Amino acid sequence: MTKKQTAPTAARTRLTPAAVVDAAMRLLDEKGLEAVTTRAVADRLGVRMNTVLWHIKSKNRLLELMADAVVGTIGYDGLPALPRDRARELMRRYRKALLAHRDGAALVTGTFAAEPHTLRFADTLLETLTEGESTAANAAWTLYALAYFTLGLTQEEQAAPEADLTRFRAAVATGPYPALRAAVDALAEGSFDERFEDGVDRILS
Amino acid sequence: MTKKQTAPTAARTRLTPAAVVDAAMRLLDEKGLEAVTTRAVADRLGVRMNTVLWHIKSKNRLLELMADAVVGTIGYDGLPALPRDRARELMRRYRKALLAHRDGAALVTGTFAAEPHTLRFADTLLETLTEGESTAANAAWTLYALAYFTLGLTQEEQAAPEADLTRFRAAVATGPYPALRAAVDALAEGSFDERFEDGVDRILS
DNA sequence: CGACCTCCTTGGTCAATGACCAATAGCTGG
DNA sequence: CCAGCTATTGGTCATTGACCAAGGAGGTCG
Repeated sequence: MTKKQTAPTAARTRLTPAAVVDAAMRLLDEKGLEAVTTRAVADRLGVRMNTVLWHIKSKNRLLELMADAVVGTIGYDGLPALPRDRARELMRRYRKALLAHRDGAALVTGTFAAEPHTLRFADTLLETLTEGESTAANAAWTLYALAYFTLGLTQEEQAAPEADLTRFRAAVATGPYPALRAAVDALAEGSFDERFEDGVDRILS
Repeated sequence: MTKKQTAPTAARTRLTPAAVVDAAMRLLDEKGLEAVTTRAVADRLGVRMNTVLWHIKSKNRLLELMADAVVGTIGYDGLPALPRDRARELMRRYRKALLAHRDGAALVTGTFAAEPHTLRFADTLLETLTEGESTAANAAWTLYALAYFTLGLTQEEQAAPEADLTRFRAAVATGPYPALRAAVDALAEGSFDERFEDGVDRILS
C-alpha cells in the first residue's frame, strides 16, 4: 500500500475504477447525463479514453457503477421502528439520493445495477416490507411499485421543464381536451414532495 | 387525390410521415427499439436516409410519433360507468397497447409525446379520475402515479430477462442479503398481470 | 405551351461516440 | 536484473444523427 488511491484532486498516480466513477459523477452534476461520455471523463482525468474504458469494461458498466454510487449515499441510521414508517423513510432517503445528483433518477432508471449498495438498499426495504405484508410475493410487488413510482416521479422532476411544458400547454390548447385543460396547472404544479408522499402512502396499502 | 398514401407494400409513390412511422413500427416489432435507426427505416422504405429525416424533422420526433401511434391503438368503447372501474379498465388497455409492440413501454417512457392520441388518453383518464378524487390536483397526481407504475412494470416485463436475471441471482448469492435471497423467486416470478392489478388497485386509493 | 415554384429526394460530408487491437511504459516479484 | 503482469497510449473502425447544396417531379399560372 504505497499509494493513496482515493486522491480527490489530480491523480498523477495509477487510476482506479473508483476514481473514474468519481470523475464521471462530477461530470454528471455539472453537465448532465448526456455529457457523460468516455472521452469527456478521460479528459477530466487527464488521460486517454482507452484508459477509462480499460478500468470499466464498457460504458454501460460505468453507468451501473455510477447508479450504485448514487444509492450508496443512503444512510441507514435512525430508521423508525414501525415497518410502515420505516418503509416510507427509506423511500424518502432513496428519493433524496436521486435528487442529490443531476439526472440522478434517469441514471438509476436506465441501469440494472446488481451492485452492493443497490442490493443493500433493496434488501433493507424488502425486509421492512415483508414485516408489513402478508406474503413475500406481496412485499416484492410493493417494492417494485415503490421503485417505479419514485423513479418516474423524480425523473419528471429532474427533467428540463421549459421546453416540454410550453409545448404541452400549446398542444392542449389546440384540441378538445377539456379535462386536461382544466387541470393543466395542477399537472404542471411543482409540488413533487407532496405528490411523492401521497403516492407512497397509497402504494403502502 | 390521385395517389393512395396508405400503400402497405412497396411505396413507389410519394412518402408521408405516416408511412415512415409505419415502417418504423414494423422495424420496432421485428428488431427492437435499438434497431430503429433512420438508416434502417430508410432501407425498409427503399429510400435514402435524408428522405426519412425530411418527413420527420429529427429522430426524437420519430420516436414521439411512434409512441403516439402505440397509444393510438387504445379503444374507448364499452368502458364501465363506475369511475374506479373505468380508470382500471383504461389502464388495462394502456398496458395492453404497450405490450402489443416490442419495447413498447421503453418507447413510450423515453418520449414526451404531446400528440393527439396520447393527449386524448390522458384527457379521458383524467376526466375519469376527477370524478373519483376530491380535487383536480389529486386526480392529476393519481394519473401520474398510474402512468409511472404501469410504464415501469411493463418496461421490466419487456426487458430481456435472461442476462440480467442470472446476474442478479449471482450477485444476491454473493453478499449478505437475507431478505432478497428469501424473495428472489418471488421477485423473478413473472406474474406481471397480477402485479399490475395489485398496483393499480392500491394507487386508486 | 412553357416558365416557374414548391415539394420531395438524393449525394456528399461532418462530428461524436463506443469499441477494439496492437504496442509500449511501469511497476513488481522472483 | 530480467520476466511478467498491469496500466496506458496510439491508431483505427463502424454506426449514428444531423446538415447543406443540388437535382428531379409535379402542379400552376401566365
